[in-house]
Order: sequence, then C-alpha cells, then structure tokens
Amino acid sequence: MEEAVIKIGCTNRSSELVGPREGSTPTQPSDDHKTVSNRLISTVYSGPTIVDIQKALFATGSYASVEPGNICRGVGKEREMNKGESKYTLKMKCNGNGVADDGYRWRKYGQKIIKNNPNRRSYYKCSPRCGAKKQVEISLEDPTLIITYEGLYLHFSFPNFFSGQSHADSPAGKKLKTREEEKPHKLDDRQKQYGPVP
DNA sequence: CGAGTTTGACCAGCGC
DNA sequence: GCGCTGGTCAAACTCG
Repeated sequence: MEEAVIKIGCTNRSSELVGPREGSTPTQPSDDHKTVSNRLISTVYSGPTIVDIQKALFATGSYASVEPGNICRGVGKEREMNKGESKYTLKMKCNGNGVADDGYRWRKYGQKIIKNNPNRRSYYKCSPRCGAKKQVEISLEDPTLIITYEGLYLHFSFPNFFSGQSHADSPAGKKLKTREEEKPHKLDDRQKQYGPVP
C-alpha cells in the first residue's frame, strides 16, 4: 500500500497556493505534474486519479497541484498500510465554507474527534456505493483541509473529469451545490462540524 | 418520500 | 488482558 500526499491550493477565496512549484502556472497543472502524478497513479491507484481531482477542483474554482516532493511512500499508519489498499492524501487551503468540492458525490457516514486535534474528522463514502471512501479533517497547525481518498472509484458521475467543465450545470452538481453551498444554516452546521474556519 | 446528515454505539487493532 | 483510539454502522432526524 502506498500513499501520496498532494497539496492543493484552493483559490475560492484566497489566491495563496500551497506550494506551487516555480515555473508552473497557478491556472493549470503542468506537464511535469501530470507526468509525476500519472506515474504515481499508474502504479498505486486505479480509481480517480490525482489528475482527475486536479481537473475537478480546477473546474470548480479550485486549483490542484501535485508536489513530487510531497509524494510519500509509506506515509500513514501501518495498520492502514497493511490493508494493502490504495490511498492518497490531499492537502488544500480551506476556502470560505471549509469544504472541498472535488466533483464526486460523497455521503457522510460518520465523524470522530481525533486525539490531539480539536477538529473533527469526517468520513465519507461514495454516494452510489462503489467502495470509494474519503476522510476530511482540518490540520491542527494551519488552515489546511486534509482529505484522504481511499478505495476504487468505479464510476464517474460528473463530467468534470473528462471535459473540465463545472458540474454546476449537471443535475447532480446542482444538488451537490445546493446541499454544500447554498444553505447558510447548513454552513453553520458545517463550520460546527469542521470547527471554525479562519 | 427519497437522499443525505447527525450522533451514539459498537467493533477491531494496537500499545502498555 | 485491558484500555485507548480510530473506523464503521444504523436509527433518528432534516431537507427539498
């Protein structure tokens, strides 16, 4: 089992990127990034690729960048590593609502208060139940969303991953946007859920 | 009414 | 063996 750590700068509110490499434009993933990520994906992961998530985040107003130096082998708990499952972690700057819209549809199935971290970790499964999972938590030291993807995504319900277009026009995208972004009281709940967003 | 969220309970792995 | 911790389940609840 191997895990990759990617840092993503989410530019919904802040123009600050998390460690974009020099020479790479903040508007599109560079070829180097694609090469590295594709190589990584081809060897460790057969679900949604990092490039796919890059595209989705880019299409939804966020920018994904892959830092080869942050692609770690064997990072994570050994218990998870011993499962022999593919997993990779994304780090992204918190945006206004503290959520990361990666274009997939996720269904929350639990949350836990993690030791040494006042922010709760949330657990999501793929809504159409394909086995894909992700964990979302806020880093203790900085306002960074840590998203851990796990498992295989066996379908692609959003066009983002192929066309690069925003899912806002798709029915599912509308529903996702409605639930995630257009309900102020829900945002309050989410802030309660994730903790205060700086 | 269906889909998603919340939340307490349960289970399994790990360290002591 | 026991306690702690993280991950998952499932019933109740909310919302469109």
